[in-house]
Amino acid sequence: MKLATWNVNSLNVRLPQMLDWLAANPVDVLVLQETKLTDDKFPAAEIEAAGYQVQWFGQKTYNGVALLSRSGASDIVKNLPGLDDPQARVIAATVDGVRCIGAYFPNGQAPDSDKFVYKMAWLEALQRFLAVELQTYEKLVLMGDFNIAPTDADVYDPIAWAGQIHCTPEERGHFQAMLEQGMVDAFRLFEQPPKSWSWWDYRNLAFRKNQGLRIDHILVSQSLKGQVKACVIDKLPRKNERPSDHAPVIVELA
DNA sequence: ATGACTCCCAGTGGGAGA
Repeated sequence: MKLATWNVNSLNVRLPQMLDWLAANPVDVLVLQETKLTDDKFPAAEIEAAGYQVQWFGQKTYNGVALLSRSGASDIVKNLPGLDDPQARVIAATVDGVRCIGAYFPNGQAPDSDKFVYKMAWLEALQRFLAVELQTYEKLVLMGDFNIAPTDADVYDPIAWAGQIHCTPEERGHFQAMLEQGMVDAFRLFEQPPKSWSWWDYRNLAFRKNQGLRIDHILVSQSLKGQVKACVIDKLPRKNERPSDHAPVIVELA
């Protein structure tokens, strides 16, 4: 079973690229972030024509998530229970006995901003949700755009980024807390190329210079850890014309 | 470097992203 996550930065713009990518990478589950589409404008027919079932939850201009699956998806949850959130950031479903949570974590903008306060509250609500989900579903995958670089090894210039958004001790503490809840960073189960990133700024030729961050992640629950066969970042779509600024991350389960 | 690029909604500019 293969699962993937991709922040497409507007599904309206990236739909053809996403369909091309799925044709070349026929994963069983794909979660999307930053669809930026209201639910009435979601391109469900095109996705279904490609052989996928799809659940979606969006809004205008910002955020928006979706979950595509080859098999049927059940027990759909949209957004975090207990958090009165006007922003569409979470979609969860059970597919082939695996609980899949797709999430677009808040950016946070700057550590001294109101958006950072929101990010912290959102992260606390996510961990409460995760704890409940783990009690119900032993096989669980949490994947998406975390907007957290977990360690300095996930940052192209750790000195410049020290204490900056995505790299603050508070954000990294929340990431560690999820590991302490029993989740495992699938990417780090394997030896990886040095300077592996999942996001590169559009500006300043960052992709060409490989100046990026690893902020898109796939965490698996402890009982799935032994089944993880591979986890890779696919940089190829970042080389497209009009690419998303993020690359997909893929995990393979036995 | 108060920047750079891209997307969106706007409406001939500005916010947000990361």
